[in-house]
Amino acid sequence: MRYSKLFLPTTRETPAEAEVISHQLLLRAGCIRKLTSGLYTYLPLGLMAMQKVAAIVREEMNRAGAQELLMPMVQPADLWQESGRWQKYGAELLRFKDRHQRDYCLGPTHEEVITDIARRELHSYRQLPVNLYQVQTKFRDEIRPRFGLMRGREFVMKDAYSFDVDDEAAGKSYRIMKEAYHRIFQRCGLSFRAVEADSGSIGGSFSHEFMVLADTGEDTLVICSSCEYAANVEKAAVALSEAGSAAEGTAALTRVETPGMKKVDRVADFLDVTPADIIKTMVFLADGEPVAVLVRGDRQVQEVKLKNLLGAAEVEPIDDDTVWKLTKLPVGYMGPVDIQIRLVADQEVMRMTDAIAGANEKGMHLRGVNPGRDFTPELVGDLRQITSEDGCPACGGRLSFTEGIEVGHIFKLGTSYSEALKATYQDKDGVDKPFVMGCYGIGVSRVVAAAIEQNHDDNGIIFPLPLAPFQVIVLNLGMKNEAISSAAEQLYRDLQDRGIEVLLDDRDERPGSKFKDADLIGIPYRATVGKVYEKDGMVELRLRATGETTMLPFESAGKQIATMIREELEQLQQSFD
RNA sequence: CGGGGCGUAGCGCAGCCUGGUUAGCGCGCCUGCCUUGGGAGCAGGAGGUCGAGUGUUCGAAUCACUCCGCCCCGACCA
Repeated sequence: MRYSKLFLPTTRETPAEAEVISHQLLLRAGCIRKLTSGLYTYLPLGLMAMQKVAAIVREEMNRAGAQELLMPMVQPADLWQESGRWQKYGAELLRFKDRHQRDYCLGPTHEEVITDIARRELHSYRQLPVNLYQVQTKFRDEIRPRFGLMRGREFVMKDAYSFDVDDEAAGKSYRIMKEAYHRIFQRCGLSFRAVEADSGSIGGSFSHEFMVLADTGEDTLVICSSCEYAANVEKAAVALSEAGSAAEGTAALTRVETPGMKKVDRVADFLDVTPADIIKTMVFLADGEPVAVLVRGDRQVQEVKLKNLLGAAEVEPIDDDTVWKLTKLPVGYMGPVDIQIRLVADQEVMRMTDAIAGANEKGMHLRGVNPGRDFTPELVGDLRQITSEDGCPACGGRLSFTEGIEVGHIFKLGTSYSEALKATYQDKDGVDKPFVMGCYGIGVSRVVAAAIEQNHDDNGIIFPLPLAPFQVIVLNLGMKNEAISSAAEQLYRDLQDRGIEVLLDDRDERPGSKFKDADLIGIPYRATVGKVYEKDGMVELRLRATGETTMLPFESAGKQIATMIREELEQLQQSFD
């Protein structure tokens, strides 16, 4: 490709709308342009990078035995009513009517449609297992789209669905996908980690997330330093230590004035205790109903765990005014004793003795509060966020925390969709059984953003070679110089003939601009033909990632560059073969 | 949806508080000259319903109200 013919509008300045680096660089490097909030046009360069990801995904999915199909983006409401998600999915599902006033939605995911295909076309255990996937644009009416491609409303996703005869077979399908995902992200040249995850609204029993490690990640991961354990903090179970569990509270319940002490720290200071001696009471809205949640004063409520314990579809924190309106409880002085709303507690709270808690009266706290004696929660469970002081749930080892960007998620779905949609097959004995399903997603467009979050510097993007729109950029620094220009052209053709994806910068620009743009768009290899060629017959090869520079004799430059690229790509592939 | 901020040329911004000629600056763009190894220089030029509407005023980018759009923090997620 010739740069002079390529639609590649780069900018020197960063548009004010972009906050995170991948968004800034995607805009500056002419990869995307915004249409409106959460909706982007992929310009040629951005599309090329995304197609690189998609190609790797397709190769590995096919290798794993999955088959590609393509489902409609518009889906009829009745399918969603059958699965029950028309009610459950919430405002993220964009609904609309056609001219006949029939209800439809824009597909945020395709469990319903694929299950419909399965129930129509798969009838016998002999046909199983089956794994079908697509690469398609999804639409989710996100509450707040942000960060460019990281969280758009429209995004490109690869979604796969497996159908098996039983749990064991489904487990096998799951493991095959997990393996395929490892290969995919490995081949993309990304630093990533698979972690145990909450299965979220899609439902199902078990799941792993694939996280690209980057400082700007939206998720926090805990990783054990001594075993294989890795999990999303939403999921990471807190192991309750046995220490102190035998002690029994003896103090009598007494009231104490704590005027103006709304924060745990201040109450602790005032009463000369530590936050760990205080029971913190917070109110959440679970499917619209207020619920009081207890954790130790120095702990944080993990909302996903709370949601799962309550079996709620939605849990949200509420502001002080709303708490008062709904419950007549004074924020800052709430406590579990004689509370009039639903009460749940973190397991750790039940071990506390002679604790401090709010008195449900402004300016008052209680001393000597003892679980069991003074209050009994409706539910007790692991509700708090894990901390670095907690041991690994698997082996007790030390935990470290890392930020990550979720680019893939695999779920064991079980039979929830197949049962709801009556999708069954006949087993050997002629008995109708629901398919045991799995579903497997990769945010293809998000992978591009994540790759940039992980790989960039002050000068721009540093594409990993497998995702780069072009593998090499050849700079012609002597547009008006016959010898230099023809040498650049010759190198360009030579690389093309060797099957290398090469961009020739043949624009009538000064060298400085060419260097800057080459850096900005992140092409891994840069070959410069200029003065040095004229003088010594040498081409300068520079690696975008390291800045490492070597001089190659013009005659063998094409061959050497092609070889380097081949070797780098092969290395990434071989690391798991 | 709750909280915060912003809308002035393609992009980045000033002007607004304290209303008053022709609305500026940098980058980019066009023409010419010149220059050619890290976003050069000189000269000339094009480009604006100041987000929209209503109001206040002799007079509104500037003040008030309403609406729209966008961005940031929270809940959601590939």
